[in-house]
Amino acid sequence: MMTPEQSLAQAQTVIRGIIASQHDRPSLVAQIACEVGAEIVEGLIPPDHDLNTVELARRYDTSRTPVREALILLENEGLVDIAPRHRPRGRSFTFDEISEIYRTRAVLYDLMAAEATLRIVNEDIEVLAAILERMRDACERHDVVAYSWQSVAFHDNNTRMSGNNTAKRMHDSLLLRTLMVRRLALAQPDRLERSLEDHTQLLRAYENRNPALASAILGANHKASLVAIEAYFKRTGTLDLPEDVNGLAKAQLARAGA
Amino acid sequence: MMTPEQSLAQAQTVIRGIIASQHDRPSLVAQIACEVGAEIVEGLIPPDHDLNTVELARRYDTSRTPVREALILLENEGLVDIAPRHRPRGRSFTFDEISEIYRTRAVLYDLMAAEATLRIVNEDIEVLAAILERMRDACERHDVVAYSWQSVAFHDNNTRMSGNNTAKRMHDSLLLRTLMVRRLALAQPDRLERSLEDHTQLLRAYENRNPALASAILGANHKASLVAIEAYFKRTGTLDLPEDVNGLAKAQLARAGA
DNA sequence: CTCGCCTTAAATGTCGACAGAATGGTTTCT
DNA sequence: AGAAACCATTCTGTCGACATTTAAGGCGAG
Repeated sequence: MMTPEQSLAQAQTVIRGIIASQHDRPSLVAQIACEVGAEIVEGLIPPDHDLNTVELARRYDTSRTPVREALILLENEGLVDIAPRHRPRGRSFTFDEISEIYRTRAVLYDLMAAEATLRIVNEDIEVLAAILERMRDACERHDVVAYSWQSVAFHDNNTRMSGNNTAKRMHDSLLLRTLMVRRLALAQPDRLERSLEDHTQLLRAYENRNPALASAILGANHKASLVAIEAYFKRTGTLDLPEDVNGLAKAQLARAGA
Repeated sequence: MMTPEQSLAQAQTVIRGIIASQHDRPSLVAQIACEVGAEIVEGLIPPDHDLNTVELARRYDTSRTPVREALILLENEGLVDIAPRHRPRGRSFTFDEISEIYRTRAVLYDLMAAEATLRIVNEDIEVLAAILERMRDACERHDVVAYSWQSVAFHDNNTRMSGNNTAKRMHDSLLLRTLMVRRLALAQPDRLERSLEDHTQLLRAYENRNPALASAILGANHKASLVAIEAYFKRTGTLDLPEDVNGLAKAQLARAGA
């Protein structure tokens, strides 16, 4: 089973890939953005939580300037809310916003899938197949966290194959915002198996170079995810992560102390 | 005929609406971002031109910190390129990038048009009709600049009517990047008339609450624009604005001196 | 005359400081 | 007791400064 620490590290890697994709900045601000962003995505920093620059600067042992810029980067990814003259806050999403994001992400993905179908080569399919195997493995172990990260890797490769960097950049930004609720959906009964099935069929659609089929599968998958999230929201009245986050919070404190 | 100064002011307004949309920051950094962004969009600052923070700070009579943050905002809109340890530069686009942007923008617009069709009320249609009248007026006067700004207003209202702020935000960002080449397309023979016709039909599709028709019209319009841009690119070998920018450069100098 | 090195000038990333605004707690008034 | 006003504290936005790095220009070699 994937540990919270592994998941956090994975989140950092993914965020680094998105934020510092253009130029490989090993810069201070990129590092801060990755770490803080990962903690937001992992729920270590709960929605609406204060992210004041003084505290963060202390924590990273820097001045407030790089912290400020890192938070601006995260604001542009939709993870942080910066109101003028107020403290930056971890952003919280209403269900309607999540719904918007899913619909928007769906059309972007659809475009990229169509474009990918035209360019995809057998090696690309092998890469996807390898990731799919790991997804299947995680599914059998019922490891939702591991599955979700493999799923992210699958989508990352898939969208890269489209060659449309503009669309990929926007899609990745939207993906980041939904990482938090993604597991909520996958943790619902049968969702893991269904998702795996969808991805398997998607790969087959690519093998057959069938964009219409790929599009239909993706559309169905997005819709099913959203339905699962809506059900969760209607049932619990919130989209925040449940309290098993506590274990993670301890890890955070351990890190802060070190 | 719309003067360069009017066009510049319009560009500032539009950029302000996009950047400072969330929270109305009357802040220094928003102001700098709007002004600099407008000059980039208007071609006063040519592609690949240096945008060093010292000079900008002098020009706006501030320190480098707000300038830096303004440039980060513009980088996120795709108007500026910031390589670490190098001077920020006005971003230049290859034709392939422009093509990506158009395709991506098309699917986003398509989504919003579909969602708008479901929510649109008669008052919305009246608003669009009023803008369309102004477009017709500009078309008859062959005022490409005025037409293009009215067209932006049309799209702005149209996308707002979708109610999908997430998609709108991304679409607007892409729109910003294409403002520069937009006029290139509209200045081609018959493009103004064709565009007007497309918009007229689009409005009719909304009146009839016909999302399929709206989608088809939009797709055709985007494609035609891209074809016009491609033709221009193939003919001239560049996407930079032609030399009638000189008049604008003078205006810039006048402003800088004042 | 051109190419490449080296020096000089200028710009970047980061810092600590400060005025003014927001936050949170306490006191006062009803 | 509850609400409102007040005050102290904390944080934000902005500034000028400094070390390090990049860009520019001059100088010499080929």
